[in-house]
Amino acid sequence: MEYKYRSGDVEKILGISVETLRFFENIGLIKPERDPNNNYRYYRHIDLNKIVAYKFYRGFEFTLDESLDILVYKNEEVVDKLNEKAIEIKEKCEYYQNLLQRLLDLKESLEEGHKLYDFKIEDSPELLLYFNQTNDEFETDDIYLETTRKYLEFLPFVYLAVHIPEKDGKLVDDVHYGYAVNTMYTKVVESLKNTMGKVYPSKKCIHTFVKVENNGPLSLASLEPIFQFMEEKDLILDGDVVGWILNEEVLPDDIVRYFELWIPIKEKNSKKVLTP
Amino acid sequence: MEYKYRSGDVEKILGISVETLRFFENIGLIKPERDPNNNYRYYRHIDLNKIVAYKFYRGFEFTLDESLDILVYKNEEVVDKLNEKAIEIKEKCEYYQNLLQRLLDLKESLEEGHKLYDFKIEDSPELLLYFNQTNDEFETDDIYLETTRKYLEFLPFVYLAVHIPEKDGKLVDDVHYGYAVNTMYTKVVESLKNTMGKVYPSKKCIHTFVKVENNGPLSLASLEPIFQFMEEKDLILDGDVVGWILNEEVLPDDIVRYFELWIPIKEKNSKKVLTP
DNA sequence: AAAACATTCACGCAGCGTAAAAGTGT
DNA sequence: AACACTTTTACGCTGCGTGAATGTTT
Repeated sequence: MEYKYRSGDVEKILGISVETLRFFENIGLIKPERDPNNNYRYYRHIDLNKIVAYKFYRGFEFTLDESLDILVYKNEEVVDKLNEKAIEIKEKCEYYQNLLQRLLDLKESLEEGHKLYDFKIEDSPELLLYFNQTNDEFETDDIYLETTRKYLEFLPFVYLAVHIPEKDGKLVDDVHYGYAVNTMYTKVVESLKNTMGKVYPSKKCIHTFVKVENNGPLSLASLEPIFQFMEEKDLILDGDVVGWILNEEVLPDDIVRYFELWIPIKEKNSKKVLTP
Repeated sequence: MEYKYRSGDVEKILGISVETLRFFENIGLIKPERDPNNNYRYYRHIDLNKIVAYKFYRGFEFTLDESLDILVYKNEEVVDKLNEKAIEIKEKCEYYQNLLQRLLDLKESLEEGHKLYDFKIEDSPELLLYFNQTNDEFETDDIYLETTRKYLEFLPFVYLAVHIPEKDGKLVDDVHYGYAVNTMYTKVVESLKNTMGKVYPSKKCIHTFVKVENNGPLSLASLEPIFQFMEEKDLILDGDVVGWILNEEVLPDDIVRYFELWIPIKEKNSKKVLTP
């Protein structure tokens, strides 16, 4: 005689709750007999092993339905399914590695951000940039709408970027907002290549952090200390300023914004821009 | 005058559906003004950017609530949250790498399984083994129940294992079932170390695949070709047979099971077991 | 008057978990 | 009679998406 288990037994043996057992019955994974007297369920050895087999495939992140299917597949079909899943998991691995890098990158910026107006001369990262806001107003042409959506798909790999154009060696008081991606995230950049965005090559820059208080916008006034530094060091502006918002602190009576900025520069006396 | 956007505008600009906008309002992310005449919502520039910021943090797989919190956190608090999340993501990376390995491992076995009764002499993997079923009946002592549950936590890293004990150079007709983990999955093994399971060291084995038809159990009869091979090659049994079920094919009129088996052997004439 | 908006409410998804109410066994 | 066990139904979770019914603007 084969030993029969009741729901409570199975719960104890496999750690599967009786409600989940009912659920598994509904989806057709198991079909326990019923005791005609009291309608109690009787599970058999093979039912328990079927549950374990189901959970085995679920463990590879197959869906419920896929897992049920696989339980009755032939060997070759199972191999096909595993091949598909291997590709998925590989992609997930890569994705999370990139995400980790992105996260650590952001973290570093936020930590560096403590040192406000601490000016470092560094090469800026190579960026893909796209702007869809000028003076707090969104562009609404179809081409912008479409592009914006494409960029937003790739959050958090895109930054909320700012852009201040340069003209005749001075910054224009017109701040653009939009999105930026470091081109190191090649997969993201690949997908965004054929959009309106443009690649901003790495440049010799002042790298700094700026804090804007009183819920104000980023303005040229906030950059005054940077201009002073440039004056002292005989540096002049050599292109558009780019950067991104790092964080907004919402305080009881104020909103404070932190920006990370890259200000391209060259030496005052250099007649030509030297390629580094 | 600040430009105001209606729900449809926001939907177009950000690709966020109006229903989702309502949802974001419910959870307190945004609080658009209402037009007193018709109750229409008016969203502002900052609302749109808040949504983007929210999605930015969601992109790191922070929960809804966490993301909302982070939006008003101070820099240092955000850094703390990012540190926590970095650990999580690192673990996920490792997990998926292991999962991929496990999956490819299983796939290889299934593919090899085509070659039934193709005998290879190989060193078996080092395994952590635990058995909770003898003759189709589960052990029900508390210690077994607890251990079983611990092992099942680690599906699909554990196999559904079989075990046939050896006695006086012959196999006992008593098949045990339970679970096995390759010790290469160190994290899993670490967690299972202090259980009833035992480490089975790598041994010189016949590595083969066995097909059992007619919905039958794995029995010594199914192993007959293996015994013949051993006879021919002057090999004798050198320990318990271990293995696992690879797949069950459910056919219209039959159930076919595939097993992967490791049969430890030594040469007939060797008086002593030589350490390899 | 038709089309294109806007509003609200209600229900859906996966994969179970949790709680409640009522019957059965010992 | 107490208590453990079983049964069922129904609703919860995340993070929105989908659809219907109704009202407003152009």
